[in-house]
Amino acid sequence: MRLSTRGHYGLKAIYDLALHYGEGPVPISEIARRQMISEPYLEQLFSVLRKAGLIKSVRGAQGGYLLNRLPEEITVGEIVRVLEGPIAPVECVSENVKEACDQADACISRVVWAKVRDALNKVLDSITLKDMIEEAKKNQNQNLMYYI
Amino acid sequence: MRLSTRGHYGLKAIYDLALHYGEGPVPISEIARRQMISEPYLEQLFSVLRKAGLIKSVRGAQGGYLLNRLPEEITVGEIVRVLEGPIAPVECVSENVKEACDQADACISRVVWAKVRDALNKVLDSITLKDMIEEAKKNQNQNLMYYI
DNA sequence: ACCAATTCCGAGTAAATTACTTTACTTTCA
DNA sequence: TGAAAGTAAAGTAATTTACTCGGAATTGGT
Repeated sequence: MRLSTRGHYGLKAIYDLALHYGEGPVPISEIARRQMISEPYLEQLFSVLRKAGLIKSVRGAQGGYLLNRLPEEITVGEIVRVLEGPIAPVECVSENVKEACDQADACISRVVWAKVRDALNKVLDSITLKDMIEEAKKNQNQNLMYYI
Repeated sequence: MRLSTRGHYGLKAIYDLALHYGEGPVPISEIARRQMISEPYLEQLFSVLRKAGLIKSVRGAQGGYLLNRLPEEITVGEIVRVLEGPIAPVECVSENVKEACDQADACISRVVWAKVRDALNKVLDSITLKDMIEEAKKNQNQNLMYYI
Protein backbone atom coordinates (compact mmCIF):
# COMPACT_ATOMS: atom_id res chain seq x y z
CA MET A 1 0.00 0.00 0.00
CA ARG A 2 2.76 2.36 -0.98
CA LEU A 3 2.95 5.38 -3.22
CA SER A 4 5.77 5.28 -5.77
CA THR A 5 8.37 8.04 -5.76
CA ARG A 6 6.38 9.73 -8.53
CA GLY A 7 3.63 10.91 -6.22
CA HIS A 8 6.01 11.42 -3.34
CA TYR A 9 8.52 13.56 -5.26
CA GLY A 10 5.79 15.18 -7.34
CA LEU A 11 4.01 16.58 -4.29
CA LYS A 12 7.23 17.88 -2.78
CA ALA A 13 8.20 19.56 -6.04
CA ILE A 14 4.85 21.17 -6.74
CA TYR A 15 4.65 22.29 -3.12
CA ASP A 16 8.03 23.95 -3.65
CA LEU A 17 6.48 25.71 -6.64
CA ALA A 18 3.58 26.81 -4.45
CA LEU A 19 6.02 28.31 -1.91
CA HIS A 20 7.43 30.45 -4.74
CA TYR A 21 4.05 31.36 -6.20
CA GLY A 22 4.06 34.88 -7.66
CA GLU A 23 7.85 35.05 -7.98
CA GLY A 24 8.10 34.11 -11.66
CA PRO A 25 9.36 30.88 -13.19
CA VAL A 26 11.38 28.51 -10.99
CA PRO A 27 13.91 26.33 -12.84
CA ILE A 28 13.81 22.57 -12.29
CA SER A 29 17.44 22.58 -11.21
CA GLU A 30 16.60 24.69 -8.13
CA ILE A 31 13.71 22.49 -7.09
CA ALA A 32 15.71 19.32 -7.66
CA ARG A 33 18.48 20.67 -5.46
CA ARG A 34 16.19 21.88 -2.66
CA GLN A 35 14.04 18.76 -2.61
CA MET A 36 16.90 16.34 -3.25
CA ILE A 37 15.40 14.81 -6.37
CA SER A 38 17.26 13.75 -9.52
CA GLU A 39 16.91 16.61 -12.01
CA PRO A 40 16.19 14.59 -15.19
CA TYR A 41 13.73 12.42 -13.28
CA LEU A 42 11.90 15.50 -12.04
CA GLU A 43 11.77 16.74 -15.63
CA GLN A 44 9.70 13.70 -16.50
CA LEU A 45 7.30 14.29 -13.64
CA PHE A 46 6.89 17.98 -14.49
CA SER A 47 6.25 17.09 -18.11
CA VAL A 48 3.27 14.98 -17.01
CA LEU A 49 2.03 17.63 -14.58
CA ARG A 50 2.29 20.27 -17.30
CA LYS A 51 0.30 18.21 -19.80
CA ALA A 52 -2.35 17.76 -17.12
CA GLY A 53 -2.58 21.53 -16.73
CA LEU A 54 -1.48 21.76 -13.11
CA ILE A 55 1.71 23.67 -13.89
CA LYS A 56 2.98 25.67 -16.85
CA SER A 57 6.44 26.21 -18.25
CA VAL A 58 8.47 29.10 -19.62
CA ARG A 59 11.16 27.94 -22.02
CA GLY A 60 14.59 29.38 -22.57
CA ALA A 61 16.98 31.23 -20.29
CA GLN A 62 15.35 32.63 -17.11
CA GLY A 63 12.59 30.13 -17.77
CA GLY A 64 11.23 27.51 -15.46
CA TYR A 65 7.95 26.26 -14.09
CA LEU A 66 4.99 27.96 -12.37
CA LEU A 67 1.70 26.84 -10.91
CA ASN A 68 -1.06 27.13 -13.49
CA ARG A 69 -3.68 27.87 -10.81
CA LEU A 70 -3.84 29.40 -7.36
CA PRO A 71 -2.39 27.22 -4.56
CA GLU A 72 -5.88 26.89 -3.08
CA GLU A 73 -7.14 25.48 -6.38
CA ILE A 74 -4.75 22.53 -6.57
CA THR A 75 -5.39 19.49 -4.40
CA VAL A 76 -3.06 16.69 -3.40
CA GLY A 77 -5.56 14.28 -4.95
CA GLU A 78 -5.14 15.81 -8.40
CA ILE A 79 -1.36 15.65 -8.19
CA VAL A 80 -1.35 12.04 -7.04
CA ARG A 81 -3.89 10.94 -9.64
CA VAL A 82 -1.97 12.60 -12.45
CA LEU A 83 1.34 11.03 -11.44
CA GLU A 84 0.22 7.64 -10.16
CA GLY A 85 -2.92 6.95 -12.13
CA PRO A 86 -6.41 6.56 -10.70
CA ILE A 87 -6.51 5.91 -6.97
CA ALA A 88 -7.70 2.34 -6.44
CA PRO A 89 -6.39 -0.29 -4.05
CA VAL A 90 -7.30 -2.99 -6.59
CA GLU A 91 -7.85 -2.61 -10.31
CA CYS A 92 -11.52 -3.63 -10.34
CA VAL A 93 -12.54 -0.51 -8.37
CA SER A 94 -10.56 1.84 -10.60
CA GLU A 95 -12.67 4.63 -12.09
CA ASN A 96 -11.59 3.83 -15.65
CA VAL A 97 -12.35 0.11 -15.47
CA LYS A 98 -16.01 -0.32 -16.31
CA GLU A 99 -16.55 -4.06 -16.77
CA ALA A 100 -17.50 -6.01 -13.66
CA CYS A 101 -15.20 -8.83 -12.57
CA ASP A 102 -16.36 -12.28 -13.61
CA GLN A 103 -16.41 -13.74 -10.11
CA ALA A 104 -19.53 -12.04 -8.92
CA ASP A 105 -19.99 -14.32 -5.91
CA ALA A 106 -16.52 -13.64 -4.54
CA CYS A 107 -16.69 -9.93 -5.18
CA ILE A 108 -17.92 -8.84 -1.82
CA SER A 109 -14.29 -7.81 -1.37
CA ARG A 110 -14.96 -5.28 -4.12
CA VAL A 111 -17.23 -3.40 -1.72
CA VAL A 112 -14.35 -3.20 0.75
CA TRP A 113 -11.92 -1.84 -1.81
CA ALA A 114 -14.47 0.66 -3.05
CA LYS A 115 -14.82 1.99 0.51
CA VAL A 116 -11.04 2.25 0.79
CA ARG A 117 -10.83 4.05 -2.55
CA ASP A 118 -13.51 6.55 -1.48
CA ALA A 119 -11.83 7.25 1.85
CA LEU A 120 -8.54 7.77 0.09
CA ASN A 121 -9.97 10.14 -2.51
CA LYS A 122 -11.84 12.07 0.13
CA VAL A 123 -8.80 12.81 2.25
CA LEU A 124 -6.52 13.53 -0.72
CA ASP A 125 -9.04 15.87 -2.35
CA SER A 126 -9.57 17.73 0.92
CA ILE A 127 -5.99 19.02 1.08
CA THR A 128 -4.86 21.92 -1.13
CA LEU A 129 -1.40 23.35 -1.62
CA LYS A 130 -2.54 26.40 0.33
CA ASP A 131 -3.51 24.17 3.25
CA MET A 132 0.00 22.76 3.22
CA ILE A 133 1.58 26.21 3.21
CA GLU A 134 -0.56 27.26 6.15
CA GLU A 135 0.26 24.09 8.03
CA ALA A 136 3.95 24.78 7.45
CA LYS A 137 3.61 28.34 8.81
CA LYS A 138 1.85 27.02 11.89
CA ASN A 139 4.64 24.51 12.50
CA GLN A 140 7.25 27.19 11.99
CA ASN A 141 5.63 29.33 14.70
CA GLN A 142 5.67 26.37 17.05
CA ASN A 143 9.36 25.93 16.38
CA LEU A 144 10.04 29.62 17.09
CA MET A 145 8.39 29.21 20.49
CA TYR A 146 11.05 26.71 21.45
CA TYR A 147 13.72 29.36 20.93
CA ILE A 148 12.07 32.10 23.04
CA MET B 1 -1.52 3.38 -4.82
CA ARG B 2 -2.26 -0.28 -5.37
CA LEU B 3 -2.45 -3.29 -3.12
CA SER B 4 -0.39 -6.27 -4.27
CA THR B 5 -2.14 -9.56 -4.95
CA ARG B 6 -1.13 -10.66 -1.45
CA GLY B 7 -3.69 -8.47 0.28
CA HIS B 8 -6.20 -8.89 -2.51
CA TYR B 9 -6.05 -12.71 -2.61
CA GLY B 10 -5.55 -12.93 1.14
CA LEU B 11 -8.81 -11.14 1.91
CA LYS B 12 -10.76 -13.26 -0.58
CA ALA B 13 -9.33 -16.45 0.85
CA ILE B 14 -9.89 -15.60 4.50
CA TYR B 15 -13.39 -14.38 3.68
CA ASP B 16 -14.00 -17.80 2.11
CA LEU B 17 -12.86 -19.31 5.40
CA ALA B 18 -15.29 -17.04 7.25
CA LEU B 19 -18.15 -18.25 5.04
CA HIS B 20 -17.35 -21.81 6.16
CA TYR B 21 -16.86 -20.89 9.81
CA GLY B 22 -18.01 -23.70 12.10
CA GLU B 23 -17.83 -26.38 9.39
CA GLY B 24 -14.41 -27.79 10.27
CA PRO B 25 -11.13 -27.39 8.40
CA VAL B 26 -11.26 -26.21 4.79
CA PRO B 27 -8.40 -27.41 2.55
CA ILE B 28 -6.41 -24.87 0.59
CA SER B 29 -7.21 -26.66 -2.66
CA GLU B 30 -10.92 -25.86 -2.27
CA ILE B 31 -10.34 -22.21 -1.54
CA ALA B 32 -7.85 -21.88 -4.37
CA ARG B 33 -10.38 -23.38 -6.79
CA ARG B 34 -13.33 -21.27 -5.59
CA GLN B 35 -11.38 -18.02 -5.46
CA MET B 36 -9.31 -18.71 -8.57
CA ILE B 37 -5.96 -18.36 -6.85
CA SER B 38 -2.84 -20.47 -7.48
CA GLU B 39 -2.76 -23.15 -4.80
CA PRO B 40 0.95 -23.06 -3.90
CA TYR B 41 0.85 -19.27 -3.83
CA LEU B 42 -2.08 -19.32 -1.45
CA GLU B 43 -0.13 -21.73 0.77
CA GLN B 44 2.47 -19.04 1.24
CA LEU B 45 -0.11 -16.45 2.18
CA PHE B 46 -1.84 -18.79 4.64
CA SER B 47 1.50 -19.61 6.23
CA VAL B 48 1.95 -15.92 7.03
CA LEU B 49 -1.63 -15.53 8.25
CA ARG B 50 -1.24 -18.59 10.47
CA LYS B 51 1.97 -17.33 12.03
CA ALA B 52 0.18 -14.04 12.74
CA GLY B 53 -2.55 -15.96 14.58
CA LEU B 54 -5.46 -15.03 12.33
CA ILE B 55 -6.05 -18.58 11.12
CA LYS B 56 -5.06 -22.03 12.35
CA SER B 57 -4.33 -25.26 10.52
CA VAL B 58 -5.10 -28.95 10.90
CA ARG B 59 -2.50 -31.14 9.25
CA GLY B 60 -2.98 -34.47 7.54
CA ALA B 61 -5.90 -35.99 5.67
CA GLN B 62 -9.22 -34.18 6.24
CA GLY B 63 -7.11 -31.27 7.42
CA GLY B 64 -7.20 -27.68 6.27
CA TYR B 65 -7.51 -24.19 7.63
CA LEU B 66 -9.94 -22.48 10.02
CA LEU B 67 -10.38 -18.98 11.41
CA ASN B 68 -8.63 -18.67 14.74
CA ARG B 69 -11.18 -16.11 16.01
CA LEU B 70 -14.80 -15.23 15.42
CA PRO B 71 -15.53 -13.51 12.09
CA GLU B 72 -16.51 -10.35 13.99
CA GLU B 73 -13.08 -10.31 15.66
CA ILE B 74 -11.00 -10.19 12.49
CA THR B 75 -10.72 -6.91 10.59
CA VAL B 76 -9.65 -6.26 7.02
CA GLY B 77 -6.96 -3.98 8.42
CA GLU B 78 -5.29 -6.83 10.28
CA ILE B 79 -5.29 -9.06 7.22
CA VAL B 80 -3.86 -6.36 4.97
CA ARG B 81 -1.20 -5.34 7.48
CA VAL B 82 -0.09 -8.92 7.99
CA LEU B 83 0.21 -9.61 4.26
CA GLU B 84 1.37 -6.25 2.96
CA GLY B 85 3.29 -4.81 5.87
CA PRO B 86 2.39 -1.62 7.73
CA ILE B 87 -0.02 0.65 5.93
CA ALA B 88 1.83 3.79 4.91
CA PRO B 89 1.70 5.69 1.61
CA VAL B 90 5.36 6.66 2.07
CA GLU B 91 7.98 4.98 4.22
CA CYS B 92 8.58 7.91 6.55
CA VAL B 93 5.07 7.66 8.04
CA SER B 94 5.29 3.92 8.59
CA GLU B 95 4.62 2.91 12.19
CA ASN B 96 7.87 0.95 12.47
CA VAL B 97 10.11 3.72 11.15
CA LYS B 98 10.97 5.92 14.08
CA GLU B 99 13.70 8.29 12.91
CA ALA B 100 12.55 11.56 11.38
CA CYS B 101 13.54 12.27 7.79
CA ASP B 102 16.56 14.55 7.41
CA GLN B 103 14.82 17.17 5.28
CA ALA B 104 12.79 18.76 8.01
CA ASP B 105 11.91 21.86 5.98
CA ALA B 106 10.41 19.87 3.11
CA CYS B 107 8.55 17.46 5.32
CA ILE B 108 5.26 19.26 5.38
CA SER B 109 4.32 16.52 2.91
CA ARG B 110 4.80 14.11 5.80
CA VAL B 111 1.72 15.61 7.43
CA VAL B 112 -0.25 14.85 4.29
CA TRP B 113 0.88 11.23 4.16
CA ALA B 114 0.19 10.77 7.85
CA LYS B 115 -3.39 11.93 7.26
CA VAL B 116 -3.73 9.49 4.39
CA ARG B 117 -2.32 6.66 6.50
CA ASP B 118 -4.76 7.41 9.32
CA ALA B 119 -7.76 7.55 6.98
CA LEU B 120 -6.70 4.25 5.44
CA ASN B 121 -6.23 2.50 8.78
CA LYS B 122 -9.52 3.85 10.05
CA VAL B 123 -11.59 2.48 7.19
CA LEU B 124 -9.74 -0.85 7.03
CA ASP B 125 -10.03 -1.42 10.77
CA SER B 126 -13.73 -0.60 10.73
CA ILE B 127 -14.62 -3.58 8.52
CA THR B 128 -14.76 -7.10 9.99
CA LEU B 129 -15.29 -10.40 8.22
CA LYS B 130 -18.74 -10.54 9.76
CA ASP B 131 -19.56 -7.17 8.20
CA MET B 132 -18.59 -8.60 4.83
CA ILE B 133 -20.78 -11.66 5.28
CA GLU B 134 -23.74 -9.47 6.22
CA GLU B 135 -23.11 -7.19 3.26
CA ALA B 136 -23.08 -10.24 1.00
CA LYS B 137 -26.40 -11.46 2.42
CA LYS B 138 -27.92 -8.03 1.86
CA ASN B 139 -26.75 -7.99 -1.75
CA GLN B 140 -28.11 -11.48 -2.28
CA ASN B 141 -31.54 -10.33 -1.11
CA GLN B 142 -31.42 -7.44 -3.53
CA ASN B 143 -30.65 -9.86 -6.33
CA LEU B 144 -33.57 -12.08 -5.32
CA MET B 145 -35.89 -9.08 -5.62
CA TYR B 146 -35.02 -8.81 -9.28
CA TYR B 147 -36.33 -12.33 -9.84
CA ILE B 148 -39.68 -11.87 -8.05
C1' DA C 1 0.93 -50.87 8.38
C1' DC C 2 0.10 -48.24 4.54
C1' DC C 3 -1.70 -44.86 1.45
C1' DA C 4 -3.64 -40.74 0.17
C1' DA C 5 -4.67 -36.19 1.55
C1' DT C 6 -3.13 -32.64 3.47
C1' DT C 7 0.00 -28.85 5.57
C1' DC C 8 4.83 -27.00 5.82
C1' DC C 9 9.12 -25.06 4.24
C1' DG C 10 12.78 -23.21 1.51
C1' DA C 11 14.63 -22.15 -2.79
C1' DG C 12 14.31 -20.73 -7.48
C1' DT C 13 12.67 -17.73 -11.32
C1' DA C 14 10.44 -15.08 -15.14
C1' DA C 15 8.11 -10.95 -15.84
C1' DA C 16 6.97 -6.50 -14.60
C1' DT C 17 7.81 -2.26 -12.48
C1' DT C 18 10.49 1.38 -10.68
C1' DA C 19 13.61 4.84 -10.60
C1' DC C 20 16.26 6.38 -12.72
C1' DT C 21 20.14 7.90 -16.80
C1' DT C 22 21.36 9.17 -21.37
C1' DT C 23 21.19 11.47 -25.60
C1' DA C 24 19.70 14.65 -28.56
C1' DC C 25 17.05 18.10 -29.45
C1' DT C 26 14.34 23.13 -29.25
C1' DT C 27 13.53 27.65 -27.37
C1' DT C 28 14.66 32.09 -25.52
C1' DC C 29 17.01 35.79 -22.98
C1' DA C 30 21.05 38.82 -22.67
C1' DT D 1 25.41 33.87 -30.56
C1' DG D 2 25.91 31.28 -26.59
C1' DA D 3 24.37 29.77 -22.29
C1' DA D 4 20.36 28.57 -19.77
C1' DA D 5 16.55 26.53 -19.78
C1' DG D 6 12.58 23.14 -21.22
C1' DT D 7 11.16 18.73 -24.40
C1' DA D 8 11.17 14.10 -25.80
C1' DA D 9 12.20 9.42 -26.36
C1' DA D 10 14.87 5.55 -25.45
C1' DG D 11 17.73 2.72 -22.55
C1' DT D 12 18.90 0.27 -18.19
C1' DA D 13 20.05 -1.60 -13.58
C1' DA D 14 17.90 -2.94 -9.48
C1' DT D 15 14.03 -4.35 -7.14
C1' DT D 16 9.74 -6.40 -6.45
C1' DT D 17 6.08 -9.36 -7.58
C1' DA D 18 3.82 -13.38 -8.34
C1' DC D 19 4.50 -17.01 -8.84
C1' DT D 20 6.56 -22.38 -9.41
C1' DC D 21 9.00 -26.45 -7.74
C1' DG D 22 10.54 -30.17 -4.89
C1' DG D 23 10.15 -32.58 -1.15
C1' DA D 24 9.49 -33.43 3.89
C1' DA D 25 6.19 -33.97 7.79
C1' DT D 26 1.63 -35.16 9.56
C1' DT D 27 -2.64 -37.61 10.01
C1' DG D 28 -7.18 -40.01 9.03
C1' DG D 29 -9.08 -43.96 6.95
C1' DT D 30 -8.77 -48.82 5.41
